[in-house]
Amino acid sequence: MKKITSQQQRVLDCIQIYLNKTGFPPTRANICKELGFKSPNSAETHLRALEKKGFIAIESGASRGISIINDENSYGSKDNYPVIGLVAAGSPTLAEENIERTISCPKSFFESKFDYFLKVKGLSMKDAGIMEDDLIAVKKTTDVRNGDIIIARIDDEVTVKFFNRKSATLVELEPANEDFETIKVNLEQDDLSIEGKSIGLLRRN
Amino acid sequence: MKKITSQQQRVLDCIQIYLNKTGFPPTRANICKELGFKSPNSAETHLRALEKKGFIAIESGASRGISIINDENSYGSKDNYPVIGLVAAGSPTLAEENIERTISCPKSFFESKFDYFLKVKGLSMKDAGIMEDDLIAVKKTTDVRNGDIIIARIDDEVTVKFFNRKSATLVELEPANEDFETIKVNLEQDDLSIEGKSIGLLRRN
DNA sequence: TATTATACTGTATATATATTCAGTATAATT
DNA sequence: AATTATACTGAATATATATACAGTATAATA
Repeated sequence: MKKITSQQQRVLDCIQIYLNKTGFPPTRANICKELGFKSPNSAETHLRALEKKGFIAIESGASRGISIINDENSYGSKDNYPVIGLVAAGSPTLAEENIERTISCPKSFFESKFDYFLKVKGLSMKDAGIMEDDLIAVKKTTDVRNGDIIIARIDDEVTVKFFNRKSATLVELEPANEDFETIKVNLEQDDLSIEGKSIGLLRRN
Repeated sequence: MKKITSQQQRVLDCIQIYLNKTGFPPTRANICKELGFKSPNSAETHLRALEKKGFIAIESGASRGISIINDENSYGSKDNYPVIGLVAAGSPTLAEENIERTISCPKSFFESKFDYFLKVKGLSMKDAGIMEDDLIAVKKTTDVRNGDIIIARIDDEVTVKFFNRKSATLVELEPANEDFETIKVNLEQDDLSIEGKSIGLLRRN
């Protein structure tokens, strides 16, 4: 994050205060009124500078299209986590276009950091207490151990299962539901890509 | 707060999702695009209805001047919620001295407000996806309906079960585990006090 | 020394947006 | 039976707003 000038800080503060007060971002004219500028272009140039430095994002053409970009790792800070839909079978999945919404949640909410929420389809993990439409907090990693609940992709299909490495070439993906069968992956033949693992769960009744 | 229709709920959800995604409220046209309306007036009338019912506020003349009115000052504000341990049998419970810790979490984290987290002991609700040590978000209320997951106290023992009112005098508390038996409460004889109901769940692996 | 960033005023304008008006139709109240 | 609320389409319009363009001036940078 680049340096910010005092005037740019005033403009940034003004945006935040306006947001807290009204629930929506200010117009250029609003900023001018708040800070005493006489030309809307004064606000405009400050906004462009803030955008260039990465403090805000500006949606081109949209009125009040200003959004404040949260700084990364400030302790106790909140962040917006995307909720990604898990399509049951043969699916694109985990792509940006599958973001249904975002959830604001403290960064230290689960024991370790995570990257997104995955909305569960199906009941293949029901005996592990994972039900339809539950939101799994997923940490992107390939460092998984036996017994971990992992999010894996096999042939463009995404699935949530227990990870169980049987041998150097055999990995079993075990469901937690006797109606489903264990998926045996021979690493020499089949393609297994591990998206990450579950580090928590959120359910909203 | 007055009643809301399903379409009005869709519009309200749309506003919240748009806010989460972009950081600023939608225009009438945005709402139309999201929900498939063909006239901006469709959005307009829904917005006016939502305003009249007190769900949103509309700043006259301002573009994107929509703000969602939350019961409290919940948007963006965090709060600390106590985690209370549920002791399996014969117990004081739910008293202040049973607070194990607190969890910082946004007020608007679950669909409705809640009062504390209850740490679950036992597996009597496992088929409902509630496992040992899960944290149930509990809303203190006595307004419960059949099918709700409730937190009840019978003779100083606290339990989590499905609520099922059979008749004026009979309430059944049903577990979600065939190894457990339904608790039948005769309201004329036994004392049943309803602590609240579950409105969400949090699991930290 | 030339260039770029900062920090403004002032004017102009295309367009993004709220908002009104005119309809149609069904369901819920009174 | 009359009224009100819900749920829309479609068109029109005043205005709210982003944004470009033309300047002025100072400080920082290369």
